[in-house]
Amino acid sequence: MPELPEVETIVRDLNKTVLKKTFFDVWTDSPKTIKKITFDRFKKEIIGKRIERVWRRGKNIIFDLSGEKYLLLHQKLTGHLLVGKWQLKNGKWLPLTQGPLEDPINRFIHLMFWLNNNTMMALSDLRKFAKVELLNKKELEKELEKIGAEPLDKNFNFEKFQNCLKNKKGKIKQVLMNQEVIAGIGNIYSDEILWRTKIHPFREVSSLNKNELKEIFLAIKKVLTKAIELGGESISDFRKLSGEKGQFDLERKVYQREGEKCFRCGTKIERLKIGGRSAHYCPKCQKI
DNA sequence: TGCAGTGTTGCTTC
DNA sequence: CGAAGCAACACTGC
Repeated sequence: MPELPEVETIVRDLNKTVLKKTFFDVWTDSPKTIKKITFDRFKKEIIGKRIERVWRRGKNIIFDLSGEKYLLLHQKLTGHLLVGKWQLKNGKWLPLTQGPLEDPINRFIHLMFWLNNNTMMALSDLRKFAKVELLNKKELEKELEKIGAEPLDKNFNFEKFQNCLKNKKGKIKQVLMNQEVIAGIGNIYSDEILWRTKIHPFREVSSLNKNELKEIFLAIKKVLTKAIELGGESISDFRKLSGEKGQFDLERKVYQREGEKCFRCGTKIERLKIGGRSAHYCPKCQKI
C-alpha cells in the first residue's frame, strides 16, 4: 500500500520518464476509476495535453497539464503506476518485451496512457480502489485543502508538529495516520515510527510529554527519509515505476512481524486491532 | 469450499 | 459533532 515514501519514489521516477510528454491515447477496462466525468469526456479532454510538472501532496500524485488542467491520482490500497516503452508492430501497439509491463502482477492493469516518445504509463490496481480525476485549478485546490502538514517539508519543525497534535484526542497511531493532521503516513510507517520511539500505539496523544513528542517528530523524519532512500517498501504488491520492488525491508522492524523477535529485546512482536486495522508493536519495549 | 484478512478514504449511522 | 462501522473491490491464505 503506497504511503508517502512509495508515492515520493513514484513521483521522482515520473519526473525522469514522463515529464514534458504529451498524452495521445488512453484505454481502460474500468471506467469507474475516472471519477466525476465519463471516460469518454476524460479521453477527449486529456488527449493533446502535455505534462508540465509532476508532484505530490500527501499520498496524492498531481500532474500539472497544459491548458490549466490537473490530473490527480490516488493509488489507495493496491494501485500503482508503471511506465514502459511500446512500439507499433503490424498495426498494433505493443509493449517492448523487456520491462514492467511483463510482470505477472500486471494482469491488474486497468488504465493505460500512451504518450509520445514510445512511452506507456499504466495503472495496475488489484482492488480497483484507485481514484483518477481531471480537474481545473479551483477543483484541485478544493481537493487538497483539507490535507495536513507535509512531514518532510523543511519548514515542518518541532513547533509545527506540536501544533498539529495540540488538543487532538485519540490514540497516537490513529492520529499519525489521520491525513488531515499529518499527510502521508499509513499503517506500515506509523508502526515503524512508534517502535523506534518505544511508544505504545494505543497511547493517548494528550498523555505524551514534550520529550516523547520530540522522539516521535524525529522518528517521522528519519523513517520516511530512510524509506525514500530505499525506494519504498516491498512486502505488499508495491512496485516502483520500473516494476522493481523497494528495499525498505532492510529497515522494517515491526510491521507484519507478529510472532517474530523484536530486534531490540528479543520479545515476540504482537498485533492488536485498532479501528479495524492492525498495529504491530513490541509489548516489552513499547509500554502503554 | 468458504470466510477472514488485507488498508485508504469517504460516507452513513448512532 | 465525533467516533465507529462499513462499503468500494478482488484476491490470498488458512
